Amino acid sequence: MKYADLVIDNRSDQTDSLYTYGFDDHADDLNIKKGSKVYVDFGTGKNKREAYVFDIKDKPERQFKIIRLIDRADEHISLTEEMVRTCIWMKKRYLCRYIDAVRQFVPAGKPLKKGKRPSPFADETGEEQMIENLTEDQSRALSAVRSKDGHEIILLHGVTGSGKTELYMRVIEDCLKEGKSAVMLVPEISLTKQTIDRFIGRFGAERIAVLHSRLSKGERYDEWMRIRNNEADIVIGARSAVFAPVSNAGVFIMDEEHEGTYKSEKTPRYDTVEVAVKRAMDMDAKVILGSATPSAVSYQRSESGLYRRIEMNSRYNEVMLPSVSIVDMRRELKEGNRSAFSRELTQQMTKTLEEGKQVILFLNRRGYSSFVSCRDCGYVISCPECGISMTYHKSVGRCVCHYCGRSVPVPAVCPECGSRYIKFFGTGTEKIDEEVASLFPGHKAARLDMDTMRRKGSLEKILRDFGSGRTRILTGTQVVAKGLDFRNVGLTGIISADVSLNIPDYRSPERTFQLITQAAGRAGRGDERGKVIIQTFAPDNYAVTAAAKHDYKAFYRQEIQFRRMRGYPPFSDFIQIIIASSMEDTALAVANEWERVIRSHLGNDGKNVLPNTSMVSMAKDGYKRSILIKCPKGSRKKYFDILMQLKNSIKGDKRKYSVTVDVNPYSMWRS
DNA sequence: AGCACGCCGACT
DNA sequence: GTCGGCGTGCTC
Repeated sequence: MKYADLVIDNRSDQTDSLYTYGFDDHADDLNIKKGSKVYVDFGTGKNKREAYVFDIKDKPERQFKIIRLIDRADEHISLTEEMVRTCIWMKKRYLCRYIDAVRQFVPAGKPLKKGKRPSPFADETGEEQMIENLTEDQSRALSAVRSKDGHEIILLHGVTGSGKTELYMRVIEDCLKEGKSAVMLVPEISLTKQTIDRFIGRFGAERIAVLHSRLSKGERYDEWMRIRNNEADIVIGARSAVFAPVSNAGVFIMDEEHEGTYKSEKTPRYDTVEVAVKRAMDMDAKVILGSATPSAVSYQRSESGLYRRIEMNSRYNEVMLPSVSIVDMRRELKEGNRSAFSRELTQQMTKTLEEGKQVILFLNRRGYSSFVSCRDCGYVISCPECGISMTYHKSVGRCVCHYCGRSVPVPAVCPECGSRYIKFFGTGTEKIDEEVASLFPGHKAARLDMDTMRRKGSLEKILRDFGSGRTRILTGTQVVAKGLDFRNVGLTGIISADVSLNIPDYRSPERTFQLITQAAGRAGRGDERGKVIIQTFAPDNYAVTAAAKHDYKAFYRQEIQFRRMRGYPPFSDFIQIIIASSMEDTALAVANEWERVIRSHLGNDGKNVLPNTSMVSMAKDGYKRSILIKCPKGSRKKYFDILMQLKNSIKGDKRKYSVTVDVNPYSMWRS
């Protein structure tokens, strides 16, 4: 008889520990190893429960009243030992349950019934790729990557158009030659169809697996199996693909490593970079983080020597970077121009259109007006559930909450004071698009944002019309800044750099720099040099000025100084604790207790606990409170031990509430 | 999370 | 009498 410590597939804090079961290690119909998926009786339940073997031992840890036996093992699904180790690490790092971590690794569904499709992309052949000659930069970067064997983390800082994808493919080729697999992560699968086609053209569809959240459960299962059985050795996917069941990967590549989509917003709230690094270390694989605008955290690590930095500074076809001018909107206002379009932007748009070229306008805010407010008492229409101000959408004639999607009609009179003086403030893409139509009636305009993308196939149509030149002016949010590659764009106008700059988050300058750089990269991709206009009320802000000069290092120097001074990441981790309960007083009481206990445990570091002043009421999960803790670099263990202990104490608490921990949350709004 | 136990009110 | 509501407590 041998003994196995199991994680039971029971989504409860109460049962989040290892349970010891026995099994006959001589039975030849029962193949149980570390990582095996098994079925067992648990508690009083009469159905067999799914469980995963996390450890195997000759003797049980301690004496139990009874030790039950493992019923059977699942012959299809199992974890590798590396996955088990990564799950244990995730529980500690993200304070999640074992089972939350395990579920990232195993497919939920059943196989697709029949017609074993090799891949969801099997019907596509892709373009047979010519093997390109590498530029000098690319070959230098490639030999740099090759110069060291085994695990290391490389930050690939390559300007837009320097040919990072070709480099990725070469590195993957190297891996395949060594009989290893490769994982290639992209921020958003929907915008990377071209990339996938390129990979299929180069490597063939049979050996590529694509993983992302929009696959059906069956498709996901089949792709998972192809990887687990080593039929596919290249995995392309969004963040969840970092958990791909590869057993011998040579490289984990993360394209656009700075993108926020790499941070999970639901339990377990993992950071894809961290998981990739953890897994790669275990497999002795490389991690390549690619970006034209690396996060300050990553760049700092490349300065400190934790990452090795490789740079690619020249653009592929030697096209000059666009010329950028900053327009001071304070001055526009002073001189009587109250519109969202500065005189320079209007002039340049006219000129560009006359030359037969196209214009992209970027504004990081959808809707028509950003908020609706009463002029008499100042009341702002906000979401009854989320407490966040609502955005007016003219097309539907309602105020929409951008947090939860609820909408309400625009009230005729102020619900607070009864005044009829309700006004719209701020500008979104919907309004810009409308104003473009009246300013440039002779030119066809279109809008691209989450609202216009919602209709299926509309993204393709909008892009096709712009690509063919049917539309001359394209107004949009982030999506237009991302990967669009159109040759005839002469001008990019950034309507307001202030939108991202004024979000109350320490990463606002970083995001602004990234957005401007990306948006600017849309201009002048053909033969001629493009032009970019940045409109802002903060023309001297370092994120704006550095982006205008295409100077990443200038931005980084200022940014890291600011982070160091304030003790923000990478000099600390932010830990957000969300306490939710259906009872308002329970949420409050628990939050206060946690705050007090954490403070007292931290002693002199108690100042790093920010008070839980906020209450966000949510419809689904009741009342939420959050505690924010700044954990200085080097103190991680101390802080996490305290939190771990507190989380364990929940098990004995009779009150009904839940506690979620988010390490370095993507958004830190606390209204 | 499940599932059983157990103690109360409402109905054949 | 007994069916069923959901509070309570436990799971190797």
